[in-house]
Amino acid sequence: MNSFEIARLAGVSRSTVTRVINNYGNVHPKTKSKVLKVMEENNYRPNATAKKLSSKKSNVIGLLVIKDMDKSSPSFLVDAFFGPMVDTIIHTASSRGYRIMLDITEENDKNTLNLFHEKSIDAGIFLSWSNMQPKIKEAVKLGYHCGVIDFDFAIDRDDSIVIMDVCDKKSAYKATKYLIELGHEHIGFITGIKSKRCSIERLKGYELAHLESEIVINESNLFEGYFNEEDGYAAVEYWTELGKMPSAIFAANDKMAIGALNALHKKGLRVPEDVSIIGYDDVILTQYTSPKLTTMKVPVSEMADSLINTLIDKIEGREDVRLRKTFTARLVERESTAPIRKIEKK
Amino acid sequence: MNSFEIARLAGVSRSTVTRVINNYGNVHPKTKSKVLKVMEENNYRPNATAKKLSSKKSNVIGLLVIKDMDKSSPSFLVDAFFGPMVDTIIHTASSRGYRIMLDITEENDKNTLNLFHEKSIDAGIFLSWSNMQPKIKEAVKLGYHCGVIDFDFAIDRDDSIVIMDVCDKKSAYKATKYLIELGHEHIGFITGIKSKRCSIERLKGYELAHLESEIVINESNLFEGYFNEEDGYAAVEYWTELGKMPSAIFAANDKMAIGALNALHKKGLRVPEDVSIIGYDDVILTQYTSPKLTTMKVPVSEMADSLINTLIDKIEGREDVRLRKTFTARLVERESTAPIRKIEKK
DNA sequence: CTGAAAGCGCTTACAG
DNA sequence: CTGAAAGCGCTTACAG
Repeated sequence: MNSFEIARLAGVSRSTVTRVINNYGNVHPKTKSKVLKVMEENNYRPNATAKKLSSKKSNVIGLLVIKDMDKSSPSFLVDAFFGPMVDTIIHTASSRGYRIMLDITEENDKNTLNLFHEKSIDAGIFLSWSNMQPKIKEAVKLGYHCGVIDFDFAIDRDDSIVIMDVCDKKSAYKATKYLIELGHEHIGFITGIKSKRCSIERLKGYELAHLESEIVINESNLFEGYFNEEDGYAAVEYWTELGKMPSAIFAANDKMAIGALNALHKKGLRVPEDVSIIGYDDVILTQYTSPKLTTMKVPVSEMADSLINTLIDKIEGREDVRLRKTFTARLVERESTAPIRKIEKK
Repeated sequence: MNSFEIARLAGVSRSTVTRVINNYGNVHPKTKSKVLKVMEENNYRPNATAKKLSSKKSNVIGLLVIKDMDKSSPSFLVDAFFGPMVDTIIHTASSRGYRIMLDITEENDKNTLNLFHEKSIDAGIFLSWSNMQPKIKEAVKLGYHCGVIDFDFAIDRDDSIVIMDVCDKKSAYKATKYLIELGHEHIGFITGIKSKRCSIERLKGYELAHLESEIVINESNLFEGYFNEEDGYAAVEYWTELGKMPSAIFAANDKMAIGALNALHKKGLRVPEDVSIIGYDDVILTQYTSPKLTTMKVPVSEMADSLINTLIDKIEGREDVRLRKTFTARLVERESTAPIRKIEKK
């Protein structure tokens, strides 16, 4: 059963059937209802592939996931960001009549842009922890709109690229400021990998909050981490040996905060009575530690929602869209932070 | 740039270009290399949509996720099963040259089979906690192969349906047997929702292990749960009030085991010294509780891998494929279980 | 408001 | 081993 058959049965031309299918409007009501009836009776559904070929529009958006070579974990979806992000993207896309086609490739894989070359999609979203700028530019050159969550690379502005990013500096500033307002002046900071822009920005935010409150940062308050649980553990051991345990610790991500929490427990220090801890990300686990971890929540779902919506606006030719939006992490106050103890002040 | 252009530039017919593209073999080596060269020079890539339309084969498999109406959570990917499952499916499909098209609908949504009706996919995999049997049958009637992970519904055998399931009875039997071998005779069981087949099966496994070891089950050892953390907590309170705390607890899922663990901590009972606990599922969280939770791991990735591979075999016309495979959960021994204390035996 | 014709970019028999 | 023709099932101008 195809549009030709429907046309024949309804006594009209294929053009008219097309008009009815796509609700073009310029069809006589009687003709329209007749065609509709015939389609209904024959349980007819237009062939999406044929439609795509002739109309040059697929209503499919590619989700290009680039596997991280570093991580042995095969499971990108279990990632604190990718899972909720993909989830939101699919939901929102679906509500706007778009389907998602998933493609997984590795960094520097020459097949990354296959979906574009084959013309299987209308636009693409890149999900990756590595720098996708070159690939994105290539896709844009091919004539496509692209979307990306820019966690770390300061991607160039371009009229075809929709970008959502997080202001790490401001977010880290908020976290540090919060601790300072609780009365802490001796705040340990477990940094992220130093080569990453996000780590540098977070450090800047930490510094800014101190500067603003005119608190001098002791060099020994800084401990370089690599985003792993062990690093948080090591930081606490470092401060213990040094005999300079901070009254509050800010970790550049939740995993390290959890590591620090465990180390503190082991040393017999209570959280938050003896030491406050704040993390960054708002991983699910933070709700299951004891005490529950106070952290900075990165609004991944909002970012993903905004990304896909803006991208679709762009595809559909809307002109008044903001191509770039910057988000700030939000403080989620749980149980691991408290005002500095008065006894200490005495 | 299309196949016609390539044909012209290479001085051959479009048929020959098609033969080269698809590696049909019956092409003169010289002709082939010439065509290949022209394609290369022009950075030509066949249009996937056109190919699909003429060949009736898309190399796209639909992943039909059916949202659970019960759960308020928008995030199906964060689910302990769906995340790793989708992940594995995409990876394996990709390695075999298939793409995944994602579609999310709700239960009883009349659009669930759209991807089939539109002929956008070659086959479909259903991911759902509700009974998809009717929808699957409909898709089969439309001429498609389908795949499904059957956690609970005992889906009928059919030559077009690939089914992977878990033997809950055997898995629960293994868990219970393990506790019995540790010397426990007074084993509490927190059941799942009683209307679910998987809950009934798990109860049967629990009973079977007792029967085999000739241990009589005290009726008060059973506590009806609904798969939530609170239920595990309530179970422990129930046994406390009754004054009949089991020496070991088997919870029908990890969430309830965690609830029980928390309740035990609150009551001042030590795990595993006073009470052993074993869960079911192997959720990530089980590795972060203290003590770490012993549990029964459902091999989701293996199941998903087997599912997609078998489905593709079927699509490609292989005849010697096993359409149904049954898996058993595997014991993951961590820290929450121990032999019964000798003092208690005195 | 409606229709006839051409086209989207491939593949599939068929013939040689 | 190769080519000419027809076809997949739609949509897009164009003409009326």
